[in-house]
Amino acid sequence: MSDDGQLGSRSRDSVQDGKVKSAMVTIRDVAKESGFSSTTVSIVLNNAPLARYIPSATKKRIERAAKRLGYRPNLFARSLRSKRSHTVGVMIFDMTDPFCTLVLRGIENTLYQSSYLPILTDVHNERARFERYLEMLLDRRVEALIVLANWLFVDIDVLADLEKSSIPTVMIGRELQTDSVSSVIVDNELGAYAAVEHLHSLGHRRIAFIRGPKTLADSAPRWKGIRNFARATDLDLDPKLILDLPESRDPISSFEAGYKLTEELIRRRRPFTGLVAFDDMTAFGAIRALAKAGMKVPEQCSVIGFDDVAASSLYTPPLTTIRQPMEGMGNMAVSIVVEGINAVLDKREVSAVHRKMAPELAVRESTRSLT
Amino acid sequence: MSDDGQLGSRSRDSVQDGKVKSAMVTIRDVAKESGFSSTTVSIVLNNAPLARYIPSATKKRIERAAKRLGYRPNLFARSLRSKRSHTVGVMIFDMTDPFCTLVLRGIENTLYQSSYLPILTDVHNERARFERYLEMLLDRRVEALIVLANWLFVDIDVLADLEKSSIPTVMIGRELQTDSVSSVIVDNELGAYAAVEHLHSLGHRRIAFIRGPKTLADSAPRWKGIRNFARATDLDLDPKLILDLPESRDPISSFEAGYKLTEELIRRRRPFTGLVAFDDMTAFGAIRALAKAGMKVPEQCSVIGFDDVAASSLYTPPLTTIRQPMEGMGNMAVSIVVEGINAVLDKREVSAVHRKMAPELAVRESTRSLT
DNA sequence: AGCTTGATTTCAAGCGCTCGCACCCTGCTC
DNA sequence: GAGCAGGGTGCGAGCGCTTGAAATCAAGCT
Repeated sequence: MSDDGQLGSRSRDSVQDGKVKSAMVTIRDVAKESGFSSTTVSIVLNNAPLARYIPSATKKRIERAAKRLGYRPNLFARSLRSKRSHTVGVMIFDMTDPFCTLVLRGIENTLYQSSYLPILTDVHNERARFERYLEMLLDRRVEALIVLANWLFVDIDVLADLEKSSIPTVMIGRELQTDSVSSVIVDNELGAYAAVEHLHSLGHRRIAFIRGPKTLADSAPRWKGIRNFARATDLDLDPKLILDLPESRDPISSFEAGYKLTEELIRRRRPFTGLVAFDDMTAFGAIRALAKAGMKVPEQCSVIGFDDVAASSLYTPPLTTIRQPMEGMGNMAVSIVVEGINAVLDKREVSAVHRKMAPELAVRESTRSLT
Repeated sequence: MSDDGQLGSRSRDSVQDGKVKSAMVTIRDVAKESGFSSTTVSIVLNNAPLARYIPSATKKRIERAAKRLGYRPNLFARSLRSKRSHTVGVMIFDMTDPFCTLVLRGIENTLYQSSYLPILTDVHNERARFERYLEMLLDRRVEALIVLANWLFVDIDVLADLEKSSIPTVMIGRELQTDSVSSVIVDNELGAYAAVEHLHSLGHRRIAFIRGPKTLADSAPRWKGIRNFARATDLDLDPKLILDLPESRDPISSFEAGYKLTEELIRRRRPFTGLVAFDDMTAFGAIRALAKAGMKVPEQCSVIGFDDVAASSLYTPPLTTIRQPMEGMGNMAVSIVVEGINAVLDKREVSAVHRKMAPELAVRESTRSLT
């Protein structure tokens, strides 16, 4: 690239006592410049415990020398010696899931506050890829692992792999009871409860349900929430109005599936005025199917989703849904692992933390009261 | 965490000739075990140039020894010595822009092939954050930089900052003519041309336009493409039907703005049967405004967007739009920087590459021929 | 026999940093 | 005046790896 030139505000090379010194300024240069040993420089610049004993005059001189020379510590050397990478591994099972974006934003933001940097990997829901990436991350000595298992069909061994990594690990989107891996999830049961409750409060009684794929972790608790509500209010759950999404590795697929299942629902000629979809994608598919069949949403049928992905508020009609606090979940995950890292550093024991975060009903225009 | 236990398939510690050896297996252990020097081990395990001279019998023995001990090279040490990080910095100006997801997927995927790992940063469209992150990435000696400047109002100094980083750098989404920073963009002019052309070919003649914010890089070329088409076909561009998005730091804001501007358009009582939106978000906003005003899309008005974000195909109606090959752009960006890295490694000179990728018309259901 | 050649392997010097272990003061106690 | 406490600083040993230079050895050549 530009091999020289007169730019150099970052002073790449500098001529000094006759010979060209390379761009790299080491701690020893700072030592020489400031008149102290590199030990002292290290202590001061890292604000290590021993820095308490160092008079501020000394500190000042060292800091000024460092700045004057434009000293930047070599992180490779630092890491080699200190065995720390200041890096966190983030493994996502499928980045294209719109659910991920905000979680990622949350992770990034909180990590930024703590001066860690994320290494991002996307497992594409493939076991081999998961393993390769996990190995790569461990080789790089990431200090913690955040796993976004949003849409995960992978066998339980994943968990086993993670457990033996022996660094603080948190899994987002999958409930765990392990004592070695933390978890952050939304309270699916509560959320689903709130969803039916909302429709019910609008007067809907004949409600259709599209449940999640059986093998997906979120499916069961959401259904449980619905059953809870039904039991509590004597709402009738008509088996003819309950359908399940098929398994698929692709999170977007639930759109297509939602569409197909809703067509099926309509075909059954069992009237319904409300529909609780497993997630927003499914809801979008359902809305399209309803529109195609000439049933206007929300006039003739109310639809509620789950997640509140970015597209939901932009949809026509804007989708009523159960919001997962995605950004908050990202923040939470980081807090947990950072706490874990600190615990490891001062050799404290911490056991895994399991957080279940409260969802929130976002009422928009895809639901309306039965008139 | 789990401080011991009988797991240990990864053999964390092993007792040998009486004393506990720590989990860390070094190259010297492999040397001892295989009966060769660590130099030879290094050469073999890295398949360095000199490995040509090493008989395969030796290689075998070393490799087996390494496997037997479960040797994993310490990347800190490797990096310190070799000055390589096998890491690429990715800077995104705003992750929440739905445009980013697929580009990121493309980047990740191609990086994976080349065994680089991405460090992800999200600049939040803030100058200070950009600078801090850039510094952090350079401190970590990332070997290249990929900047996703999708929605970028930041001053030109960003470019200057990047130029002096002196590592291979590519900017996605911003046309450049520099010789030090590469770029990958979609051919906006062509895309916009194709958009009007599509409406025109469907018989639309009174077409409204919502242009991008003046300060956004994409705005001008897209408009140029439209003017080109208008000139070529004598299409009349009615100034009353042309509106500009306001500036905003938030990419999602164009939804809201699209909505407002379309209302304004309707208020003007200047009839139009087609609308070319600056991007998909704007189109979504426009569709909602039209729907609210009782104008059905596409029956009474065709709408076309630009980008083809994930939500477009899920929309009601599915949005006709100009697809940016986002994943391909990500791949391309990685190819460019990887080539750049290789060039630096063998001290070749490479100058910046500027790629303009072809967009693609995605016809869906928000446009229809004028009957 | 002496020398070149090329294949195979090793030596040893760090890369730049941190940290355990002294060391050296100064002031004070006994 | 020897001993001691503790603040302030420096020495030097690596962390585990790669690499240029050099050693070793067998074979080939004159």
